Amino acid sequence: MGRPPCHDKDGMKKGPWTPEEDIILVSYIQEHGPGNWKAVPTKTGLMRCSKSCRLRWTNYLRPGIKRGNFTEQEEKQIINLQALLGNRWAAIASYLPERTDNDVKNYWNTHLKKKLRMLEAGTTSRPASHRSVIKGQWERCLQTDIAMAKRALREALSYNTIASRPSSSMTTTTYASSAENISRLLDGWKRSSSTTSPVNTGTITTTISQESATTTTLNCVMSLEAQAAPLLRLESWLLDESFGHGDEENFLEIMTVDDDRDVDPYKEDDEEEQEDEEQQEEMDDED
DNA sequence: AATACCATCAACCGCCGCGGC
DNA sequence: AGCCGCGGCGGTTGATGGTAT
Repeated sequence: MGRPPCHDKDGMKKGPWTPEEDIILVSYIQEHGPGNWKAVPTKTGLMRCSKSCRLRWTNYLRPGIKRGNFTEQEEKQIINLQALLGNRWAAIASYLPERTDNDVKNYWNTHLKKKLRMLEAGTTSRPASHRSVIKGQWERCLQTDIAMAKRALREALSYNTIASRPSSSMTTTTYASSAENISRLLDGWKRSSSTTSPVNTGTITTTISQESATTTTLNCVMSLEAQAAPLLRLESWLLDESFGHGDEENFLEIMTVDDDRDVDPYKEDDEEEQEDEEQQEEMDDED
Protein backbone atom coordinates (compact mmCIF):
# COMPACT_ATOMS: atom_id res chain seq x y z
CA MET A 1 0.00 0.00 0.00
CA GLY A 2 1.26 3.45 -0.86
CA ARG A 3 0.71 6.72 0.87
CA PRO A 4 -2.97 7.29 1.65
CA PRO A 5 -4.69 9.92 -0.52
CA CYS A 6 -4.80 13.37 1.02
CA HIS A 7 -8.61 13.41 1.07
CA ASP A 8 -8.63 10.43 3.41
CA LYS A 9 -7.74 12.76 6.24
CA ASP A 10 -10.58 13.39 8.65
CA GLY A 11 -13.28 15.70 7.37
CA MET A 12 -11.61 16.52 4.08
CA LYS A 13 -14.28 17.45 1.58
CA LYS A 14 -14.17 16.39 -2.04
CA GLY A 15 -16.24 17.06 -5.11
CA PRO A 16 -17.26 20.29 -6.81
CA TRP A 17 -16.26 23.58 -5.22
CA THR A 18 -18.96 25.95 -4.03
CA PRO A 19 -18.85 29.71 -4.76
CA GLU A 20 -18.35 30.29 -1.03
CA GLU A 21 -15.25 28.10 -1.00
CA ASP A 22 -13.97 29.86 -4.10
CA ILE A 23 -14.35 33.22 -2.41
CA ILE A 24 -12.51 32.03 0.67
CA LEU A 25 -9.67 30.69 -1.44
CA VAL A 26 -9.48 33.78 -3.64
CA SER A 27 -9.54 36.08 -0.63
CA TYR A 28 -6.68 34.18 0.93
CA ILE A 29 -4.62 34.28 -2.26
CA GLN A 30 -5.35 37.98 -2.70
CA GLU A 31 -3.79 38.50 0.68
CA HIS A 32 -0.92 36.01 0.64
CA GLY A 33 -0.36 35.20 -3.00
CA PRO A 34 -0.34 31.73 -4.56
CA GLY A 35 2.06 29.19 -3.09
CA ASN A 36 2.59 27.46 0.24
CA TRP A 37 -0.48 25.37 -0.49
CA LYS A 38 0.08 23.24 2.57
CA ALA A 39 -0.86 26.19 4.73
CA VAL A 40 -3.99 27.12 2.78
CA PRO A 41 -6.50 24.67 4.36
CA THR A 42 -5.38 25.43 7.89
CA LYS A 43 -5.18 29.20 7.40
CA THR A 44 -8.50 29.47 5.56
CA GLY A 45 -10.45 26.82 7.38
CA LEU A 46 -11.35 25.22 4.08
CA MET A 47 -12.05 21.53 4.43
CA ARG A 48 -10.04 20.83 1.31
CA CYS A 49 -6.61 19.29 0.90
CA SER A 50 -3.75 21.48 -0.29
CA LYS A 51 -3.68 19.78 -3.65
CA SER A 52 -7.32 20.46 -4.24
CA CYS A 53 -6.80 24.15 -3.39
CA ARG A 54 -3.85 24.46 -5.75
CA LEU A 55 -5.75 22.70 -8.54
CA ARG A 56 -8.80 24.86 -8.08
CA TRP A 57 -6.68 27.98 -8.29
CA THR A 58 -4.50 26.98 -11.24
CA ASN A 59 -7.27 25.45 -13.32
CA TYR A 60 -10.18 27.70 -12.55
CA LEU A 61 -9.74 30.76 -10.37
CA ARG A 62 -6.37 32.05 -11.56
CA PRO A 63 -6.71 35.35 -13.45
CA GLY A 64 -6.19 35.35 -17.19
CA ILE A 65 -7.75 31.99 -17.91
CA LYS A 66 -9.78 31.89 -21.09
CA ARG A 67 -12.77 29.58 -20.96
CA GLY A 68 -15.00 28.36 -23.70
CA ASN A 69 -14.41 27.22 -27.24
CA PHE A 70 -10.92 26.78 -28.59
CA THR A 71 -10.16 28.77 -31.72
CA GLU A 72 -9.00 27.12 -34.91
CA GLN A 73 -5.54 28.59 -34.35
CA GLU A 74 -5.36 27.14 -30.85
CA GLU A 75 -6.58 23.80 -32.12
CA LYS A 76 -3.86 23.66 -34.77
CA GLN A 77 -1.24 24.65 -32.25
CA ILE A 78 -2.31 21.86 -29.93
CA ILE A 79 -2.26 19.30 -32.70
CA ASN A 80 1.19 20.37 -33.87
CA LEU A 81 2.60 20.55 -30.39
CA GLN A 82 1.14 17.21 -29.41
CA ALA A 83 2.72 15.64 -32.47
CA LEU A 84 6.08 16.98 -31.40
CA LEU A 85 5.94 16.88 -27.61
CA GLY A 86 3.61 13.98 -26.99
CA ASN A 87 1.22 14.13 -24.05
CA ARG A 88 3.22 16.75 -22.18
CA TRP A 89 0.20 18.92 -21.53
CA ALA A 90 1.93 21.40 -19.28
CA ALA A 91 4.54 22.07 -21.94
CA ILE A 92 1.86 22.37 -24.60
CA ALA A 93 -0.21 24.69 -22.41
CA SER A 94 2.83 26.95 -21.98
CA TYR A 95 2.33 27.92 -25.63
CA LEU A 96 -1.29 28.83 -24.89
CA PRO A 97 -0.97 31.15 -21.91
CA GLU A 98 -4.70 31.57 -21.47
CA ARG A 99 -5.36 27.84 -21.33
CA THR A 100 -4.57 25.43 -18.53
CA ASP A 101 -2.94 22.07 -19.02
CA ASN A 102 -6.16 20.46 -17.81
CA ASP A 103 -8.15 22.34 -20.46
CA VAL A 104 -5.74 21.36 -23.20
CA LYS A 105 -5.74 17.75 -22.05
CA ASN A 106 -9.54 17.62 -21.89
CA TYR A 107 -9.87 19.25 -25.28
CA TRP A 108 -7.44 16.79 -26.77
CA ASN A 109 -9.17 13.78 -25.24
CA THR A 110 -12.69 14.87 -26.09
CA HIS A 111 -12.32 16.64 -29.41
CA LEU A 112 -8.99 16.37 -31.13
CA LYS A 113 -8.20 12.72 -30.60
CA LYS A 114 -11.50 11.80 -32.16
CA LYS A 115 -11.07 14.31 -34.95
CA LEU A 116 -7.60 13.05 -35.84
CA ARG A 117 -8.76 9.47 -35.74
CA MET A 118 -11.50 10.30 -38.22
CA LEU A 119 -9.06 12.16 -40.43
CA GLU A 120 -6.61 9.28 -40.33
CA ALA A 121 -9.37 6.85 -41.22
CA GLY A 122 -10.32 9.04 -44.16
CA THR A 123 -6.82 9.25 -45.61
CA THR A 124 -4.11 6.70 -46.32
CA SER A 125 -1.93 7.15 -43.31
CA ARG A 126 1.70 7.75 -44.11
CA PRO A 127 3.88 5.73 -41.71
CA ALA A 128 5.88 8.12 -39.57
CA SER A 129 9.60 7.75 -39.87
CA HIS A 130 10.87 5.97 -36.79
CA ARG A 131 14.17 7.78 -37.06
CA SER A 132 12.54 11.20 -37.08
CA VAL A 133 10.55 10.35 -33.96
CA ILE A 134 13.68 9.42 -32.03
CA LYS A 135 15.51 12.35 -33.50
CA GLY A 136 12.74 14.64 -32.28
CA GLN A 137 13.12 13.73 -28.65
CA TRP A 138 16.26 15.75 -28.05
CA GLU A 139 14.83 18.79 -29.81
CA ARG A 140 11.62 18.50 -27.83
CA CYS A 141 13.37 18.63 -24.50
CA LEU A 142 15.56 21.55 -25.49
CA GLN A 143 12.69 23.48 -26.99
CA THR A 144 10.60 23.01 -23.89
CA ASP A 145 13.47 24.33 -21.80
CA ILE A 146 13.75 27.39 -24.02
CA ALA A 147 10.02 28.03 -23.85
CA MET A 148 10.05 27.81 -20.08
CA ALA A 149 13.06 30.09 -19.79
CA LYS A 150 11.41 32.59 -22.13
CA ARG A 151 8.24 32.59 -20.07
CA ALA A 152 10.20 33.08 -16.89
CA LEU A 153 11.97 36.01 -18.50
CA ARG A 154 8.73 37.55 -19.70
CA GLU A 155 7.21 37.19 -16.24
CA ALA A 156 10.25 38.71 -14.60
CA LEU A 157 10.25 41.61 -17.06
CA SER A 158 6.52 42.18 -16.73
CA TYR A 159 6.95 42.21 -12.97
CA ASN A 160 9.44 45.04 -13.27
CA THR A 161 7.09 46.95 -15.57
CA ILE A 162 4.17 46.41 -13.23
CA ALA A 163 6.20 47.34 -10.19
CA SER A 164 7.10 50.69 -11.75
CA ARG A 165 3.46 51.59 -12.26
CA PRO A 166 1.43 53.27 -9.54
CA SER A 167 -0.58 50.54 -7.86
CA SER A 168 -4.29 50.62 -8.47
CA SER A 169 -6.71 50.34 -5.61
CA MET A 170 -7.70 46.81 -4.73
CA THR A 171 -11.31 45.83 -4.35
CA THR A 172 -11.47 43.49 -1.44
CA THR A 173 -14.95 44.22 -0.18
CA THR A 174 -17.04 43.20 -3.19
CA TYR A 175 -17.15 39.66 -4.50
CA ALA A 176 -18.90 38.04 -7.41
CA SER A 177 -21.78 35.81 -6.63
CA SER A 178 -20.66 33.14 -9.07
CA ALA A 179 -17.35 31.36 -9.27
CA GLU A 180 -16.97 32.29 -12.93
CA ASN A 181 -16.76 35.95 -12.11
CA ILE A 182 -14.16 35.62 -9.45
CA SER A 183 -11.20 35.44 -11.79
CA ARG A 184 -12.48 38.54 -13.59
CA LEU A 185 -12.67 40.31 -10.25
CA LEU A 186 -9.04 39.46 -9.73
CA ASP A 187 -7.88 41.37 -12.78
CA GLY A 188 -7.38 44.49 -10.74
CA TRP A 189 -5.47 42.59 -8.15
CA LYS A 190 -3.33 40.94 -10.84
CA ARG A 191 -2.38 44.30 -12.24
CA SER A 192 -1.38 45.63 -8.88
CA SER A 193 0.65 42.66 -7.76
CA SER A 194 3.11 40.20 -9.16
CA THR A 195 2.52 36.64 -10.25
CA THR A 196 5.85 35.67 -8.74
CA SER A 197 5.88 37.88 -5.68
CA PRO A 198 3.84 36.61 -2.74
CA VAL A 199 2.34 39.96 -1.78
CA ASN A 200 2.07 43.44 -3.22
CA THR A 201 4.87 44.67 -1.00
CA GLY A 202 6.90 46.71 -3.46
CA THR A 203 9.91 46.66 -1.18
CA ILE A 204 13.37 47.48 -2.46
CA THR A 205 14.61 44.03 -1.44
CA THR A 206 11.99 42.32 -3.53
CA THR A 207 12.74 44.49 -6.55
CA ILE A 208 16.48 43.86 -6.33
CA SER A 209 16.06 40.13 -6.06
CA GLN A 210 13.66 40.18 -9.01
CA GLU A 211 16.18 42.12 -11.11
CA SER A 212 18.86 39.67 -10.17
CA ALA A 213 16.59 36.82 -11.18
CA THR A 214 15.89 38.62 -14.45
CA THR A 215 19.58 38.87 -15.26
CA THR A 216 20.14 35.22 -14.45
CA THR A 217 17.17 34.18 -16.55
CA LEU A 218 18.30 36.40 -19.42
CA ASN A 219 21.75 34.81 -19.38
CA CYS A 220 20.13 31.40 -19.37
CA VAL A 221 17.91 32.26 -22.33
CA MET A 222 20.79 33.73 -24.32
CA SER A 223 22.89 30.66 -23.71
CA LEU A 224 20.09 28.31 -24.69
CA GLU A 225 19.18 30.31 -27.74
CA ALA A 226 22.77 30.37 -28.93
CA GLN A 227 22.70 26.60 -28.98
CA ALA A 228 19.31 26.30 -30.50
CA ALA A 229 18.81 28.53 -33.50
CA PRO A 230 17.08 25.71 -35.37
CA LEU A 231 14.57 25.41 -32.59
CA LEU A 232 13.62 29.04 -32.88
CA ARG A 233 12.84 28.40 -36.52
CA LEU A 234 10.83 25.43 -35.30
CA GLU A 235 8.83 27.70 -33.01
CA SER A 236 7.78 30.00 -35.85
CA TRP A 237 7.05 26.98 -37.97
CA LEU A 238 4.87 25.54 -35.23
CA LEU A 239 2.82 28.69 -35.15
CA ASP A 240 2.47 28.79 -38.91
CA GLU A 241 -1.11 28.00 -39.86
CA SER A 242 -0.04 26.41 -43.12
CA PHE A 243 1.64 23.55 -41.35
CA GLY A 244 -0.11 20.22 -41.64
CA HIS A 245 -0.10 17.44 -39.10
CA GLY A 246 2.61 14.83 -39.58
CA ASP A 247 5.07 16.82 -41.68
CA GLU A 248 8.14 15.11 -40.29
CA GLU A 249 10.21 15.90 -43.38
CA ASN A 250 9.47 19.62 -43.09
CA PHE A 251 10.46 19.43 -39.48
CA LEU A 252 13.82 17.90 -40.31
CA GLU A 253 14.43 20.42 -43.08
CA ILE A 254 13.84 23.28 -40.69
CA MET A 255 16.08 21.69 -38.14
CA THR A 256 19.02 21.43 -40.52
CA VAL A 257 18.83 24.28 -43.03
CA ASP A 258 21.36 27.13 -42.73
CA ASP A 259 22.82 25.75 -39.58
CA ASP A 260 26.57 25.41 -39.43
CA ARG A 261 26.81 24.64 -35.73
CA ASP A 262 26.88 21.01 -34.82
CA VAL A 263 24.33 21.05 -32.02
CA ASP A 264 22.48 17.97 -33.14
CA PRO A 265 23.65 14.85 -31.31
CA TYR A 266 22.09 12.75 -34.06
CA LYS A 267 24.04 14.44 -36.81
CA GLU A 268 26.78 11.81 -36.78
CA ASP A 269 24.22 9.10 -37.26
CA ASP A 270 22.80 10.99 -40.23
CA GLU A 271 26.22 11.37 -41.79
CA GLU A 272 26.97 7.69 -41.30
CA GLU A 273 23.65 6.84 -42.83
CA GLN A 274 24.35 9.10 -45.79
CA GLU A 275 27.76 7.49 -46.26
CA ASP A 276 26.16 4.06 -46.18
CA GLU A 277 23.66 5.19 -48.81
CA GLU A 278 26.44 6.55 -51.00
CA GLN A 279 28.41 3.33 -50.66
CA GLN A 280 25.31 1.36 -51.56
CA GLU A 281 24.76 3.52 -54.62
CA GLU A 282 28.38 2.97 -55.68
CA MET A 283 27.97 -0.77 -55.28
CA ASP A 284 24.77 -0.65 -57.31
CA ASP A 285 26.58 1.25 -60.06
CA GLU A 286 29.36 -1.34 -60.07
CA ASP A 287 26.79 -4.11 -60.44
C1' DA B 1 -42.59 11.97 -21.06
C1' DA B 2 -39.29 8.59 -19.79
C1' DT B 3 -35.22 6.29 -20.46
C1' DA B 4 -30.75 5.25 -22.41
C1' DC B 5 -26.79 6.77 -24.29
C1' DC B 6 -23.16 10.11 -25.18
C1' DA B 7 -20.12 14.19 -24.54
C1' DT B 8 -17.96 17.30 -21.66
C1' DC B 9 -15.05 18.89 -18.09
C1' DA B 10 -14.00 19.67 -13.12
C1' DA B 11 -11.85 17.17 -9.85
C1' DC B 12 -9.40 13.21 -8.04
C1' DC B 13 -5.58 9.88 -7.82
C1' DG B 14 -1.09 8.20 -8.00
C1' DC B 15 3.41 8.93 -9.43
C1' DC B 16 7.62 11.60 -9.89
C1' DG B 17 11.20 15.19 -9.27
C1' DC B 18 13.24 18.31 -6.34
C1' DG B 19 14.74 20.57 -2.30
C1' DG B 20 15.43 20.55 2.64
C1' DC B 21 16.98 18.12 6.51
C1' DA C 1 23.35 9.13 1.14
C1' DG C 2 18.77 8.48 2.36
C1' DC C 3 14.34 10.03 3.88
C1' DC C 4 10.44 13.03 3.79
C1' DG C 5 7.22 16.46 2.28
C1' DC C 6 5.62 19.50 -1.20
C1' DG C 7 4.37 20.84 -5.67
C1' DG C 8 3.56 19.54 -10.33
C1' DC C 9 2.10 16.45 -13.91
C1' DG C 10 -0.61 13.13 -16.66
C1' DG C 11 -4.19 9.61 -16.57
C1' DT C 12 -8.64 8.66 -15.12
C1' DT C 13 -13.17 9.12 -13.02
C1' DG C 14 -17.71 10.64 -12.16
C1' DA C 15 -21.27 14.19 -12.12
C1' DT C 16 -23.96 16.68 -15.14
C1' DG C 17 -26.24 18.26 -19.16
C1' DG C 18 -27.57 17.31 -23.86
C1' DT C 19 -29.40 14.33 -27.46
C1' DA C 20 -31.49 10.26 -29.44
C1' DT C 21 -34.90 6.70 -29.19
